[in-house]
Amino acid sequence: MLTVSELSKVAQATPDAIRHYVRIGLLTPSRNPDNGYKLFNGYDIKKVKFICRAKGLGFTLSDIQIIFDHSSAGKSPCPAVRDIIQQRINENRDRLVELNRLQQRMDEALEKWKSMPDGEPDGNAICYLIESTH
Amino acid sequence: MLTVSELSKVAQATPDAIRHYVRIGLLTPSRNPDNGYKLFNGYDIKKVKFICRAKGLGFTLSDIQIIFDHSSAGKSPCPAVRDIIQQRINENRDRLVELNRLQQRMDEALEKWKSMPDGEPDGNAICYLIESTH
DNA sequence: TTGCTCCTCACGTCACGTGAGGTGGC
DNA sequence: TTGCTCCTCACGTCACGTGAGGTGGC
Repeated sequence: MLTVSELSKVAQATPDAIRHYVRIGLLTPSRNPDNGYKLFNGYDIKKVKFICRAKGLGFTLSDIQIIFDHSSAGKSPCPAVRDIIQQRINENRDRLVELNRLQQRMDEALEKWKSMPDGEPDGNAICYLIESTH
Repeated sequence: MLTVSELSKVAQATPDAIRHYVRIGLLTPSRNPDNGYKLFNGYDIKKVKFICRAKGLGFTLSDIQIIFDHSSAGKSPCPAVRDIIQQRINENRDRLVELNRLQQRMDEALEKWKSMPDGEPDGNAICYLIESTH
């Protein structure tokens, strides 16, 4: 049986992350009756490693909870996993498009601003650099 | 003088966004003494439009507060504005790199999983699709 | 009375990080 | 006693969105 810090070292996560997973029910450690310390077993090591890997593939903790639920109910999580990652792929594609556009707007703005002098507040404009963009 | 909903229409923001800007101090409307309703003036229209434009260039509300503070203190916000956008550009570049990598990992995983059969829980793996990735 | 707008809390979002205040074993 | 780890709240992050419960003017 492992404590929070022992598990965090074995499973490559921070102690706070481990505590967070307990708080939201992803992990359900037993307790040391003497002091109330959380006690984790070998399966918890597996679960934390699984969480890290799934997060690296874009799954949210809520997604991971769903996978755990399927698994502990004896059902194959595989179909749900394919559906979820497809959603996350679509979301991420959209976000990438947005962030690429943002990057362009920022680059253009800064480039333009480099050749513009500082404006003193004249009661008319808040910041004419920004207000000059379109 | 305008109410929340009037301002939201003129300035192209939601009423909730307007209320949020008031809550965090970006806007400081006067009040109708009869009913306590917020009352905005022409400068507030300008400020909300400014907020929308600055957000579109990657500035956070906190950044915008700084710009407002400079402006109302009679100092030119322009040097700070150039510094801030440079930071935001760097941050966004890093995020884009990360999200592009994530997209690759996701695409590869899904492609691989398409040719893999569903696994039934065997008490050994939580989800072998995910555990098969590296 | 109905319908619309306004008001102020205050919680939820996402995945933790960070105090605050206290305990247990060496 | 000191130092380390553990504990449980509970708030902060970012920019709002969303009820809950109530008011004001037509």
